[in-house]
Amino acid sequence: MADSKPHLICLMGPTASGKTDLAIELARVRNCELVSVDSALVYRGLDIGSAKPEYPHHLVDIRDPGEVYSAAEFAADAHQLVGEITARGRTPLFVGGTMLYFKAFLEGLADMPAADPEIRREIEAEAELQGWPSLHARLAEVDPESAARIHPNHSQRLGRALEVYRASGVTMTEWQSQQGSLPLPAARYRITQIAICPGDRIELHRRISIRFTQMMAAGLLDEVRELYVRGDLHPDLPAMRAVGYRQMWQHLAGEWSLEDAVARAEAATRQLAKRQLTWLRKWPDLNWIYTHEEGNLAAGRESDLVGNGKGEKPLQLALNYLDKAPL
RNA sequence: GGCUCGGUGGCAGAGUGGUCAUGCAGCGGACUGCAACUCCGUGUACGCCGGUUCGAUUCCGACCCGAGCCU
Repeated sequence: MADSKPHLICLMGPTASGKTDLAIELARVRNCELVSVDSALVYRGLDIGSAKPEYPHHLVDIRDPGEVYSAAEFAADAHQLVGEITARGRTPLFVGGTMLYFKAFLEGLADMPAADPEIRREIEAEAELQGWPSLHARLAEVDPESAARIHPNHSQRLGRALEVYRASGVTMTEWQSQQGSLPLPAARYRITQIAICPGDRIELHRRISIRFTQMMAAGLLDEVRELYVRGDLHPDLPAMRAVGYRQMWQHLAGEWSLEDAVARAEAATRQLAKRQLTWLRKWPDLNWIYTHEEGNLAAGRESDLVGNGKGEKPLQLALNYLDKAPL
């Protein structure tokens, strides 16, 4: 009975791990449609720095950089897409590194009020005057459980908890105790989750560095300059906070030399990868592909990747995981 | 050769006779509508040798190294 469910594949991994190439290979042999799980790929005009793939993916280029996308929108979009893709007789393959999006989709989200720019502005203005710890104290009065979970300095999560309460009169804790309205994918699909990552941190860092150098050579600075000169964008937008874009923006704004901006961008990428790995380490039901490179290191070609110490190609390892009995 | 200034953790950079700089990076972690975000945690560092002292990264002396100046 479990076997009669349509297959749904999730492919995760830190940035620069070779996810996209593996996903494309899998799509070709397994009749998949790719769904991007990436908070930067959604934005038009973020191409070089987001390593936007040539191969078609859903949920790519669906927003202007001046707009905001969110985990909740992703969960809803993803939900709709799986239905459409399986109806076409194809297999949805979710690939990306935005772990909150994966979580929102796979585990569901409570039906809390959406972000409210008005309330958000209010809260930020108050924080400006009184400091976040003072808002934390106020949250503790209405929603002590959330307050206990959230550090007084954690502006974003604190702001969100207050926003939810002000918008609905119901605490975040109460909302979270209720099941969301979208059915969980696990109820309808046979899910295989695969993670791909270099087995060695040094190698991951080297891949990151090589890739960023390639992005610069491909004209990342010009790409960011085009966004910079538009005039309607600003550095607090999610799109402009993306790794690489933020640092190049700051260079264009005269804050850093190009050399410093590049160094900081690479560091930010390493930090991103580290945070992604923190999610992955505790992620349930993951099938791991640990890669290492053979041959031409400088080229950083995915085709040279082999995995799990047995000299097998990531594609073969992934296919093994897809074909084995469900967990 | 002489004089001056300086040698602090991977880097930058304060400081002090006796629990602590700090920032960045790195590492670990958290994270239910901005998540490529945001936040938390994490280092017996004081060039070397000897002296003074109850105690020296801090004071004294020699030496080594670097920068500058002088003959």
